[in-house]
Amino acid sequence: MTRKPNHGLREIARVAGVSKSTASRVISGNGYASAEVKERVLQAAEALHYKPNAVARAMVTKRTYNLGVIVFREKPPIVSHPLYGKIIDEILFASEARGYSVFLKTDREMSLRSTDFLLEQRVDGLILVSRLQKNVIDYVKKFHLPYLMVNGSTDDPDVIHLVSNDETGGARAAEYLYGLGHRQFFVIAGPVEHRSHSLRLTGFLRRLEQLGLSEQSGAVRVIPSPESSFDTGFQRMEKHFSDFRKYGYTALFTTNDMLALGAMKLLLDRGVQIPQEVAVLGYDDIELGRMYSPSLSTVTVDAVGIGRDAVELLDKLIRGEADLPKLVEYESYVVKRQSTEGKE
Amino acid sequence: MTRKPNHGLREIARVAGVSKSTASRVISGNGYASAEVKERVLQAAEALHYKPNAVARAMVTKRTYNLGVIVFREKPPIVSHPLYGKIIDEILFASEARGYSVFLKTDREMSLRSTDFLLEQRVDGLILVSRLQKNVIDYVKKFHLPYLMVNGSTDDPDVIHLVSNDETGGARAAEYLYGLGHRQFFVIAGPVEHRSHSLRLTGFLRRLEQLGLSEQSGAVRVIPSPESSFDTGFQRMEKHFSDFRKYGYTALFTTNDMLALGAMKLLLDRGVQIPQEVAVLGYDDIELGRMYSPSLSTVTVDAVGIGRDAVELLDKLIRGEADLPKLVEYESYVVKRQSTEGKE
DNA sequence: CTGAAAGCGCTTACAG
DNA sequence: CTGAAAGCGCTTACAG
Repeated sequence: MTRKPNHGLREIARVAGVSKSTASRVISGNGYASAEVKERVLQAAEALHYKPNAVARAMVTKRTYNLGVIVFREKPPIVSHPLYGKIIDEILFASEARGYSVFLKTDREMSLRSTDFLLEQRVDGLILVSRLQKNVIDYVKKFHLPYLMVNGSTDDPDVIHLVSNDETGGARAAEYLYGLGHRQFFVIAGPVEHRSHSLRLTGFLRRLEQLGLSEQSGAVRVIPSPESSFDTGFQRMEKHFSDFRKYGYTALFTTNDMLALGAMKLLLDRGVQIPQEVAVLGYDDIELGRMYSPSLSTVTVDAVGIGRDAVELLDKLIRGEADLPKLVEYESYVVKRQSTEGKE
Repeated sequence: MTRKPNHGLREIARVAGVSKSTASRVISGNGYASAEVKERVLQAAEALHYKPNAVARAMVTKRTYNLGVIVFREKPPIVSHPLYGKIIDEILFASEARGYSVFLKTDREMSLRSTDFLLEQRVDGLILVSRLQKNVIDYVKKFHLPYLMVNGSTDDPDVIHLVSNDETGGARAAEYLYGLGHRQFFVIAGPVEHRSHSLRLTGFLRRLEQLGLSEQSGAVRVIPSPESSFDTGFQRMEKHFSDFRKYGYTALFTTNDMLALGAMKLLLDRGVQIPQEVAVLGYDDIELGRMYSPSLSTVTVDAVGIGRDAVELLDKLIRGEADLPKLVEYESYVVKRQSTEGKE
């Protein structure tokens, strides 16, 4: 494809009657230039539709002002994932505000492919979203590139990560439902390998135990679920529906909203009254929940804070600031809606 | 921030005992090299953790293998927008498959800012998502950069755009509801400035007219809506609820799913039976719809096809292929679910 | 305040 | 098959 020749600095320097160095100084805003020269250069740039070449600049400054964001997920909803999407929106927004552009990559096979690409692109830093294997972290470390993790799990003490305080959130969920008078709990718990799911469950169960309710006593039934999707929630509920009704559980807690919505849909399809017969409480505070009928009560995840701070922290890392926290935790709060409290 | 010195080609050439030129040839895979030399170079690269510098390469080849995607939207849900998110997921996937990385930008003010950034980054091509002002198009044109538009509207005959066949989709919606026996239609129509909303409405009304039903005869009532969000759908329905019930409309069609969901939620909150009393039909086929209770009948938008083809077409444009279509249309089909047909 | 020169890390004709 | 050289479009000390 033939393109209109992109006039470079040399050309505008020629037109303005100055040297490349001087033209560079006024275009980049670094260094001195007399008002009169400045004027001439700017005019030439304007006239020639000059666009600075960021690639060339990056080559010499060793700074691209580009960030890489990689979302590790096996299944298709990636950017359009209701929670990750919110976080990514915020990352884009915060990056823009700080002058960074972002490369967005997804990785379905937890491979090193996307990471390699971004390394070659010489991004200034990396944001890794969702769970990821240790090999990815080790790989990134090897290249001494600033990076951090969002909403993922790792036992590597070196890596900076931003997460919700899921255990406390789980406890708040238990407390809230208990306060509403519930004593028989049904729980659908997402994959234990995933930090957030397992901590939410732990927090929930622990608090109930403090309140005198346990699995052993039959007051709590936990159904493990290998995935955390809507369909899985639906299927889990379908499979255990008769037990569910038989033992008179009055509250359903799930470790995320998608599971809750799936399970709730099954219940609604079967004509169960929510919340009159069963109260339902999710976790994540995704948009869908608010829109559902009945609207879904949930526990918040501060997607805005996480996205915003991820960029801020990474920026500090890039600029070489020391003493950055390794772990940033966000508080989770119960949002009361129709699925637990009825009509608003 | 001090980084481990990134060994360049020169260094690995030195270690392998060959010239930079030769090292370049084996690393890039372009040009000859004896098996023995190849071996030595590759080993040196391995040993020194060599990562080719894509920035330097781009500078000389004038090809970045980067694509820019800009989503023009005023309000926050951008990447996390249920329809755009799906399209973007697909764009990312298709780009990856063709060896492109993508810069994702959002633009809330319909400004030239994001476009400028990407121009400076020397992306190989641009995908513009959603409606956008003429000035943006004119601006991009000026720089002779390959670009195309997705899901937007323009009367500029030069610009390649990929859209749904919304008019036919609207007609199919009308036909479907009519076939179900409905004769009194209530319609909530999104912003007329937006191509898809206006065409869907046109197609819907036109088909009904052919079937003998019109606004004048009182068989169809159209409520215009300045926005196309869930909340707006809810509010529109709320405002017109008494009329809605009074005149016995049995079918509600909206020009997208979000409006449908909002309106449906209001109806459900008010105890209206769906679909027994009112059938509801949306448009877009977003995930939420299938998850809702009752699940929302809708008309499809081929997000997968649009995203995939956008990248394919742009790739062809970049490679200078001629005779590319200016307009690619995707068929829309009715998806029958509970909100029109009851329990599955 | 301004210019000449070197260099960022590659690729690509061109000789050999 | 391999190497020397030029050059991509900038920035940045360094002189002046």
